[in-house]
This record gives sequence, C-alpha cells and structure tokens, in this order.
Amino acid sequence: MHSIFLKYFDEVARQRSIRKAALVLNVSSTSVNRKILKIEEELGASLFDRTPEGVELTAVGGILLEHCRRVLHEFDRTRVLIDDMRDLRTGHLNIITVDSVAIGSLPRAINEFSKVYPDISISVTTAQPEDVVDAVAMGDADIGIAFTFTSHPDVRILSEKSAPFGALVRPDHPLSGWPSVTVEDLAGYRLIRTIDARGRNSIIDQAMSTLVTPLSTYVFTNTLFLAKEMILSNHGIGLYTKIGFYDEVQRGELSFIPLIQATLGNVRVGVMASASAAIGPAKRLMCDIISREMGSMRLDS
Amino acid sequence: MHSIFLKYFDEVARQRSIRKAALVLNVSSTSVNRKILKIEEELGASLFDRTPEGVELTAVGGILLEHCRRVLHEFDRTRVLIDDMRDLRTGHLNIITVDSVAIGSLPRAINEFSKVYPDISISVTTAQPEDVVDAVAMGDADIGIAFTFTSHPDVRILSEKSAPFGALVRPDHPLSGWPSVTVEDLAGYRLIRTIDARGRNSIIDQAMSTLVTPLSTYVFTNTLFLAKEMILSNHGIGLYTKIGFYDEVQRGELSFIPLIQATLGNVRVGVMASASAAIGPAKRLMCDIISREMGSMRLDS
DNA sequence: CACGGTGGTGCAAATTTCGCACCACCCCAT
DNA sequence: ATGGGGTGGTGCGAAATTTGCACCACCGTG
Repeated sequence: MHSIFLKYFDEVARQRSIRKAALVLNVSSTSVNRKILKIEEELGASLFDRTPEGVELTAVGGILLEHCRRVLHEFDRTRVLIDDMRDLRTGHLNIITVDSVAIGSLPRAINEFSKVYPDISISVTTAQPEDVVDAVAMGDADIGIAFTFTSHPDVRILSEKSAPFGALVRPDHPLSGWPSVTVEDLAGYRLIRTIDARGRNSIIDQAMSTLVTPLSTYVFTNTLFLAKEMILSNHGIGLYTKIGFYDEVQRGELSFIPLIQATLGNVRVGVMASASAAIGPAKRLMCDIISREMGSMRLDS
Repeated sequence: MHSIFLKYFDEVARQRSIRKAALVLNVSSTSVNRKILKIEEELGASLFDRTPEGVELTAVGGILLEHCRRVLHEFDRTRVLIDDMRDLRTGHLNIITVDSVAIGSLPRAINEFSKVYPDISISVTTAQPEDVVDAVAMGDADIGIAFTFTSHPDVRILSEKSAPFGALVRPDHPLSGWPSVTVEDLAGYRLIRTIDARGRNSIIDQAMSTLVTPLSTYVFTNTLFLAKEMILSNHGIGLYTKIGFYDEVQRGELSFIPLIQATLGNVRVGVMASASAAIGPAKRLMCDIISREMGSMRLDS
C-alpha cells in the first residue's frame, strides 16, 4: 500500500550503500538509486551525502528516515489490527483430526461454533495421528485433534482426555456387557481395525507387534461407517476408541468394552494448536467447544 | 513520495463516492476505483461497503483511513521541517523596492546579510510604490520596501520610518542650508522629479495636482543617477526623498531640505511582507537588517 | 597503475497505470 | 412498467512509469 520508496530508503540508510541495499532488497541498484534521486528532487534536498565508500545520511535524510520508519511501523500495527478485525468476522479454520473425532464429536462442535461465527468456513481433514501432529506443528492446520503419546516442541496441547481403545461388538456378542477385556480375551476373534495408510509409526501396529498373543485382523479400514457395518454383520470385533461410535453405543446399537493393555488401554486424545501461531478469538472458541464436547463424552466405559 | 493511494482513499472517504472523488482529484474514476480494489485485495478486507448511492467506510476502512490521514499529516509537517532546513542553507529572496531604496540602503543591507547567508541568492526589482505593495500581497516578492500610505489586508508592515520628500540641490544653491522649504519656496525653480511609469495613482502626481501654486517640472526620471546629474548641472531642483541620495548628502555633494507639505512632507517608508507567507529565519534577518539600515538613516533633515 | 568498490546515466524492455467505452445494478419520477 | 440518472466495476489498448543491462566516472588501496 505504501510507496516502495519507504522500504528502499530504510534499507539504504541501514546498509549505508545503494548497491548493498539493492542486494538485500533483491532489485537492481539503479532502481533503488533512481527512487532516492527522485525523492531528493521532489523535496529539493539531499537525503544522503555521497562518499566513495557509499552514502551517509544528511540531517534532512535523518528527519525523513524517522518519518518513514514511523510510517512503516504504524502501518504494521494497523495491518495487524486489520488482520484481527478481518479474521473476527470471516475467515477459515483448518481442522485436522483423526477420523473418529470427525464423526464422533466434531459435528456437534461445529454446529455450536457456527451459531457464533456463521461466516467462518471450516475444513476438516482426517489423517493419521502423527500426520495430525505434523500438520499442526508446521502451521498447515489451525487445530488438530489426535492422540497425544509424545510431545512435540512446536505443538501446544490445549486440552486432552483419556480415550482408551476397546472392543466394539454387537449387543448380543458374548463380550457385550464385560467391564473390560484383555488381549487374551480377543484372541479367538477376528478383528476389524483401522489402518495406517503409510504403514509406519502406527501406534496400533506398534502395540500389536508387542502382543504375546497375536491377534488376527480380518478387515482394515479407516472408514468408520464400513467398520460399523462389518461389526454389525459379525465379521469381527472392532478395535477402536469409543469416540467414532459414540452415538451408536449411546443408542445401544453397539457395545464398547475398554481394552486393558499397556499401550492401547492408555491412549489420550487431545486438542492441539501450533505453539508459534497466535490463537485468535474464533480459534479459541472452536477449541473450547471441541474440548467441552469431548469432555462431556464418557470414553472409558 | 507517498503512494497516491493515500490521497485517493482520503478523498473517497470524504466524498463517499468514487466518482465524486475522481472529479475532485481530476482523474478517472476507474483509476481511483482500481487503487482501492487493489489495496482491499492486499489487505484481504473491504475498506468500503458499496451502496447504490456510493460507498460507506467499513470499520476496517475507518482504521486504515485514520492511519492514512496521520501519515499525510505527519508528512506535511516533516516536509515543512525539511523545507526550513533546506532554505536555511540555500534559497532565494525576492525583494521589490522603490528605486531610491535600491540605491540608498539596500546595498549595505545585502552586504551585511550575505555574511550570514552566503548561499542565498537575492533579486532586487525596482518598481513603483503601488506595484511593490501588489507584488508583496500576491506573494510574488518576499520583501517589499515602499511608501506606506494605505494599508493592504494581505500585506504586513514589519517596520516603517518617516521619509519626507524634500528639495535636493547643489550645495551652492540659494536654498541650500534652509531648515525646510514650502511649495511656494519652490515656485521659481524648475523641478527634476520621479515619474510614475504607468501614470496612475502616483502620490506625487496626486500631491502636485492639489498644489495652489503649480510647479513646473523640467525632467521626469526614475533613474536616480540621471536625476543627480541633472541636479548637479543646475537644470533644476530634485524632488525626492533623501534615501536615494543619502551618500551624496553625507559627503556634501548635494543638500537636502525637507518639504513642508501635507502629503509629500508626511511620507513614510516601510519594510513589508505578505501577511499569509511564513517568515523564515533568512527572510526575518534580511528584514531586520534593512530596517536597521533605514533606522540609522537621518531622513528628515 | 591496476583492481575493486562506489554512485550515476542512456536506452530499451517490461510492467504498471490510466482512461475510454461499456456493463450491470439501483433508485426515483412519470 | 419504463426511462433517466446516478453508482461501482471491467475489458482493452494506449500511455506512462519502472526496471535492469551495459556502461561511465570517480575514489581508495595495494
């Protein structure tokens, strides 16, 4: 918005050299030189004394530089204010989450949020837990919801909750109604479980590989709808957190039995944001709503 | 120096219309419109709400307008400061004066002034008294020196002094040594007097036309050198103020006898400047020196 | 004296800005 | 319902401005 001269002038004063400033600014020195000469002509005063080593500010140049720097600084502040005002009214939130949350609690959270900010658009991407963390750390997503096994220096956990994996079965299944199950209890059944698309760093694969009693997986799917159909068709036992099937369990269509296991039984799910990004009012509200939604869910029985 | 956008934006906000602002700014409405649209895109926010009647500032627009107006105002002040700093070092003074002063006191005043401001150039224009006043009022001259019969709303009298007309004669002239003369005393002599080049509003012509005893003029000239030669050649009596012949009178080459007459005997000469123009340090000093030079002159005997 | 730095300029290419002609919409009077 | 008079906004070509290349002139240093 402001004349490019302000930036050029500032840099030349800083570098004490037209050619050095041009290098920093990544433009030709003639462009910088001509801008300064033009303003000197407009003002009828020299901004710099030319020396063989470069340029030195004159008294007039010092006065003008002070003005230019003040203008640039005030514009930066104005810009931040405008950015805040703009984002308060409209804008976009990028949410990346494990898919169970996308189904389980996010729809209600978005409904509540949109009553306050109807013009803010939201995108929801489902991804594997470690991809969620990476996206948040890099600033590619505003909010992430995923398991929180390890901390990440660039990720801030805003809230978290225990969300153990468990067995999801039809209500008439022999395991239905158990207060909990162990891996051994699942040995005689085929499993339906989520898949890590890239097959690496999967907490479930890692956990599964440490089991003394191997479990057999019949269906791999991160499509929870498909998983539900398979469970209801008695193709196996679902091995998921309760989050993605919360409504079905509430309605009695499915039963959830928490898994007692060192890793899978001690999973926590958290709401996270980038450690370096500011949290504006809209983002803050969305996180609060998601945290509250998840906080109200009974996920361990 | 600053982006033209600032000016356009300010005016659109003032006029509440792109087309009206364009008229005021004397540019096409598309130019103004595109500047605003471009900045709105840069900022990612609307500056105006568009209505069928024109445009209304948005909250963001109000914030930015405040910034723009502050920048423009601060630049104006910076510019004035720079102008003062520049003019302190170099510059130009336009002086317009009646020619007697150009010869009498101005040379010494300029000599003294140039010791302080060697780089300020000076132009001296001689003119009839009313032309001096007009030039100063219009700002065409920085300093004027002339008779001050009437006041002018656009002219400020910085200092003035009594400078009556009188008879200038050779030292051996019969009138030499008289303390004063009346019009009647001059009746038997031919006059050498200044001429109003345009022949209108001349104080001398007006004064002469009211005399009961008509005086005969032999030579009309505003060239004081020629007047002096005519006086010394006994072609007549000079009818001038003492200013232009001060050195000659001091040296005894000519005698000055003040005229006792209602108009010509009560003339005052003043140093004047435009009432609306600022008086910078250089201009102030020049006025002071001229006033001091003229103040030290004994003009009434 | 040569080299490596600086600021500064002529000129043509590249880019931006501007204005004309026009479109679409709105409001108001008839 | 229609026409007139206003508004903001756009496509396009001309005009103006900006940019960078190639080069000049000067200065300080080894």
